[in-house]
Amino acid sequence: MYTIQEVSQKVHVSTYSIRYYDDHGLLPTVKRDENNSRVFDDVDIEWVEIVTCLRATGMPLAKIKHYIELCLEGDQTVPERYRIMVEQQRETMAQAEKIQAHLRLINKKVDHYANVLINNKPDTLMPNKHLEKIYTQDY
Amino acid sequence: MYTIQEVSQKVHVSTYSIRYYDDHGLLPTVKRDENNSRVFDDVDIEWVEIVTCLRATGMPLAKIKHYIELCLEGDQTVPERYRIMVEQQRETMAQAEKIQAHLRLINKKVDHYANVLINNKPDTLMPNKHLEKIYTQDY
DNA sequence: TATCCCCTTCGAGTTGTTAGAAGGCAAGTC
DNA sequence: GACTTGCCTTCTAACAACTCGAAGGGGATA
Repeated sequence: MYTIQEVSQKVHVSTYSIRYYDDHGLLPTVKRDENNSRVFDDVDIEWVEIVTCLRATGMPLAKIKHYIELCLEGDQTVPERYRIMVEQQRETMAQAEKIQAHLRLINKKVDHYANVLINNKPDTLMPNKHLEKIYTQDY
Repeated sequence: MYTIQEVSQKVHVSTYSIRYYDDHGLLPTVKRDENNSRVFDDVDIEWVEIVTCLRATGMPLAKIKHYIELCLEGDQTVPERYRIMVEQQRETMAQAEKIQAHLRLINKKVDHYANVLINNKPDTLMPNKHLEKIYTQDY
């Protein structure tokens, strides 16, 4: 049994967000004690982790809610749940690739600035090197 | 020379966002034609790409704006620009790792549902298997 | 009893994006 | 010339997902 604060520290999600998720029906099994305070058990923490995982990989809350409702409905919704997760898997892999592409550009910038700082020899690492007339200053 | 729409298709950013960036000083070299329409060249497109890259890796617009202003100020700001980019590099690598962790959970769910669908034998792939009394249905 | 501390709800603010309305300008067509 | 089409503009509003602060309550401890 955990308080909202303990859950917050455990899963690295703010208490604000956890309350927001609960208020919007994304944590279907959270209980209350005699003072109306939220009481979480390990299953609730797993729900928070699932919501966090899906949110962090770009699923909107409305769709997460739909998925959770399917989970509560029973085995006959497994085919749709499977489709949702496969789609999320595909999109998450695409995201990972995009991040890698962004990281390559950032790496270039870091290398460029490092060069400027070390040898004080600004080399244009910008992609369109033929536009050098325009690149009068390093970015 | 490109219209806002052409830029939008080229860099896969909505015209709404491009206007928003321009209105907030994140595209410092966009020009206007005689009808007050925005005119973009290749340098402007690179600015859009930089903004997109930094946004997609989690940098808030205010910080991106600060970075762009540093770029416009000249060589003496290279040390700070370097620091900013190194920090962004570190955070982006952390993001990539988080995505991979999320992807592992999603993969588990996909495998689980696939198993249920193929052999109709629901195996609990949930982490806390000892809580099986609580897991009366597969998630 | 007073002071903490954590909890609650409610309403408002923030960020970044998306959308729609209302209108200007230019090119083409009847 | 009038009309339509199409792209552009600005402005305002809506939206998602938080984030925060105010106002208040319950319980433990000094």
